[in-house]
Amino acid sequence: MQLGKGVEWTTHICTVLALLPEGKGLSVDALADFFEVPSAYLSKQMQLLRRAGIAESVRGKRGGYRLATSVDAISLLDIVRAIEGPMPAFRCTEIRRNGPCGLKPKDCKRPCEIASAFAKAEDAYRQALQSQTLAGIMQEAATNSSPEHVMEIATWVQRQIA
Amino acid sequence: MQLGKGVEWTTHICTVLALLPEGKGLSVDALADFFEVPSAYLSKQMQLLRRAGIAESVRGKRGGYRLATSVDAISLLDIVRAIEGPMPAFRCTEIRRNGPCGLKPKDCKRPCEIASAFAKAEDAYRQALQSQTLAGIMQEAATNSSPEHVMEIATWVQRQIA
DNA sequence: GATATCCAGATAAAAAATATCCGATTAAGG
DNA sequence: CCTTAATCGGATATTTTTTATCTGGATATC
Repeated sequence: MQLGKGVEWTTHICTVLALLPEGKGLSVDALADFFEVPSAYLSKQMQLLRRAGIAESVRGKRGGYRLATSVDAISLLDIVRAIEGPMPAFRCTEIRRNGPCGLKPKDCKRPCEIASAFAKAEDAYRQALQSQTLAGIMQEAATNSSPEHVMEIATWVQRQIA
Repeated sequence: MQLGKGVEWTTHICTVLALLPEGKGLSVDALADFFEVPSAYLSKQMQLLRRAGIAESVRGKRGGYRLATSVDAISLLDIVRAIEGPMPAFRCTEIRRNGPCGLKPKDCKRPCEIASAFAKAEDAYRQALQSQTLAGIMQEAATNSSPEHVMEIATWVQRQIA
């Protein structure tokens, strides 16, 4: 059970996009260089962010990506759902209907207890993701990292949009 | 992000093994027939259960699998860990070290804030799994299902060990 | 000794994740 | 108007993971 690399990539990228001044954007190539990830594939992940309403894109020369909303309105759950889709981790294939003692469809109106139990756990997971916003993560990062490094990144961003 | 089929299979199977009288076991073939899942592959999953200490096996004729402990000592987390292994869903590849603003290893002693945030969510997931035991699930199932179906399964188990 | 069973390792097939490429569109700037 | 830089969507290729099977060996029962 693993999350795609896109989740890691785009979460980090959102923390960079958050540093952009109003009206500016960063190209996929610039972002791919910044994190040394494959540009063409990252492009796909960014499109997923856009479709989910987390980022917005501007086409054409001097275009690029930027955040669509404020960092305190973007939770980790938003990002995971954008990249991974809405499917639950536990896949119930209704094997209770199989075999010599299989249940008939009419006796399967309520979900089976095992599927429900896993669904409960996934709800806890989602809630934990939802309660953590980009804003919170960036604040933690700011207090943990050196002022030099923060400056380094800000300078890089400035250079890109100059 | 998906759990393997083995998680669904073996969880259901544990609820059947729990019905066995002391000292008896069920063969992989019988279990595979019961749920109509591929026998050879199920065999692998059952071996994982055994190595995790959830089930124990008896070789030779009239051998098979049975639970190694009581149902209230087996949590869903135990089963997931047995089948899926201990790896976290979020894979931190330390991309903060990459690119023009990459951090040096000495500045990465504490885990990055993003990885920590996902780890928190996974902790919530694991705890929710751990708090749900086979005993609890079976009790729910017993109250939700018809007495006829319970009897049907009990009869099938009896026939297998006869 | 014949049979039924688990076990470990090797291998194969199918599915999913990862990655790349290309043609179309769109906007900026000379 | 033309060139350049950028996203977009679709098609395709590669790699990895999951799913599944096979085979030979060990072991216990009858």
